Amino acid sequence: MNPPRPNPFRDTWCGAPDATGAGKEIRVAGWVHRRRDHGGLIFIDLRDRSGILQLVLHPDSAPEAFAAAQRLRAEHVVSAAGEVVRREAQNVNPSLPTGEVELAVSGLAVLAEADTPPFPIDEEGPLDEGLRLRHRMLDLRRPGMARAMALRHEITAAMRAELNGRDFLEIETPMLTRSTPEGARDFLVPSRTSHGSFYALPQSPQLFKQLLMMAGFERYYQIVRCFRDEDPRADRQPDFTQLDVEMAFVEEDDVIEMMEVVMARVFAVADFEIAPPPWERVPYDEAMARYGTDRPDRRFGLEIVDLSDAVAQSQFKVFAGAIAGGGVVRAINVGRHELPRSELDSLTEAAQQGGAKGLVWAFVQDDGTWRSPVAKFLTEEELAAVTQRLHGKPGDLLLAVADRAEVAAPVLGMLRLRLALQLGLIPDDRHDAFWVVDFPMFSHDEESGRWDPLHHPFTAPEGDLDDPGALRSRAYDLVVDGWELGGGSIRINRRDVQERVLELLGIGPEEAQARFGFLLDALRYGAPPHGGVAMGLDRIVAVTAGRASIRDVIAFPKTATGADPLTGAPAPVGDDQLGELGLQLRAHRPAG
RNA sequence: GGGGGCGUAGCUCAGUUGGUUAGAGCGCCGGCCUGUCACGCCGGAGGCCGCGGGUUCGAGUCCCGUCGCUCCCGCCA
Repeated sequence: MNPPRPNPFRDTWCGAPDATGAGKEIRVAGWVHRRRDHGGLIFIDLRDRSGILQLVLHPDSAPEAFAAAQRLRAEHVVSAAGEVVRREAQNVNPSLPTGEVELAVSGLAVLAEADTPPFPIDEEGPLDEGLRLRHRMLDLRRPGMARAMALRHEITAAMRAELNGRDFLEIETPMLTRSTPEGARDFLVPSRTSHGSFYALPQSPQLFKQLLMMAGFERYYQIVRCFRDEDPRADRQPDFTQLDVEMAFVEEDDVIEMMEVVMARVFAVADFEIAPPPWERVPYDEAMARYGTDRPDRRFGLEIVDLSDAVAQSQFKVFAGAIAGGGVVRAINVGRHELPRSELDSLTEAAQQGGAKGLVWAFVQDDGTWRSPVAKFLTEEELAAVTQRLHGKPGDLLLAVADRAEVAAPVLGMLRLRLALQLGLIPDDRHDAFWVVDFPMFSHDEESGRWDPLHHPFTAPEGDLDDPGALRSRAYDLVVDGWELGGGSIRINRRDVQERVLELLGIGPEEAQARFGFLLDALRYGAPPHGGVAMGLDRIVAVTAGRASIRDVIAFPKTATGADPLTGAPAPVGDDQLGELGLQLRAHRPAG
């Protein structure tokens, strides 16, 4: 860090002094991290953003400063002047970057006192998250959180540096805009000037960045806040940040390779060890078949194996029946783990909650036979075939699901992940990045009979538009360690194709014109082929920082219920405020 | 909207089968201490057991409701 401009508070960072500075008179300022009062000698660990410096106070050489130090408490804010002195060899603290020296304080000024904090700042132990969020400024003082925020900055800085160097323009798009269909629920902002009308906060700048391509900017990016009014999760917040990128005259390879360059740089600044690009591209169907999810964690095995042909002729009705009904029998080999019956029951219950009718479990025994409730229904040959297909060895636990493929795959994917977490099978020192490609364009909603976009309705399709079920989309997702870090696509740049896709989604010409007229019109005036990607910044920082929740890398996040304990948002507003907006509540709830 | 977990001192937690006066570590306060760096030693204060109701002779413990935090499903790039 550059030294601070000298002023009455300080001229040096706490983290800066080392043996080469011995003898120098310096002044530092910060918070009292810890105090060790030996009666006739006081040590203060002083903390600022740069690190920690030990102050030492002697009663003889600086009686006034010593007296002031006796009254210091944790988190008091002080400025201290003195001489940098080398520590005696036996007093060096190797775990502190400044541990070879200390500041022999001659003058001490208390700039602000602090109440005892509601939780320790100098420890990283577990804390109630509501408490942390209520006192977020204290939580952010904790070194781990401070590091996470600094890492977040380093990552956005790297993104900007890389893209700036590649002729991208950073362009802002509106926050108050119009509802567009990304699929999620919109946050709405009532209009004061037009009662009954609403702005929507953007779920992403999707349409604006496409318009920027049509405007001829060719290479755009933005680190931008997006809003989706859906229930939060560990990896989801109602407002979140993404790196939004769009490029003109490109195909998939152009976008993917560009993003690989950016992300490799991001991983490098984050000291996140991962294989250099190019990263593997895995077809969606293969990801679903092998892992039961489109964002698998591939750092461990337990891959899903299809057993359908091996058991199609079985006398075991659960297996044969599922296959006869157009379904599949699939399984994973959990390995040599002696799970108790209660745990097997709990897995079965989880499988049923996932929509499966049941779960077949079996332990391979020394002679190759099974210890399993269903062993007696299978012939010796079937049993051997299944065991071999799963590479089963004595002691291995096999889990099978017989159902429609759309049920069996995700259920086994869920069990695979759950068991890996439970059994500690996921290495945290190894990382894995790959792209998922060849997505279906639409999924078919059984109930409504409608087609839904898997990505969004502006994604370019590939294939025969008259056969929606077989259409692929020109989309791609980047998956790292089981996190979907981002995704994008080549967009539709032809009006007729866009209209056709909207029609397949049940959006007729009139509605299309009303909602996306501006986009459809723009497509009339020379829209270049274009595509882009959006990377979830919060997730990128969380995964590289080794954090389980994106809340830990957001300065002021919302809770799992979408509230902010710090400000009390969301909060009721008065009738006068509502009146200006032409609004009236249907029922008043007493304000908290 | 649904399911699971948690809620006891400022913090992190323990609390047996429902049984007398609810505990520990850290922190805090006071005293002692000149080389600590999780300083040490001695002493002390600190509790609406989330909240409301119920069962019971008796509830931190059991039941119902409710609120908060969290994980997951639904939902959602």
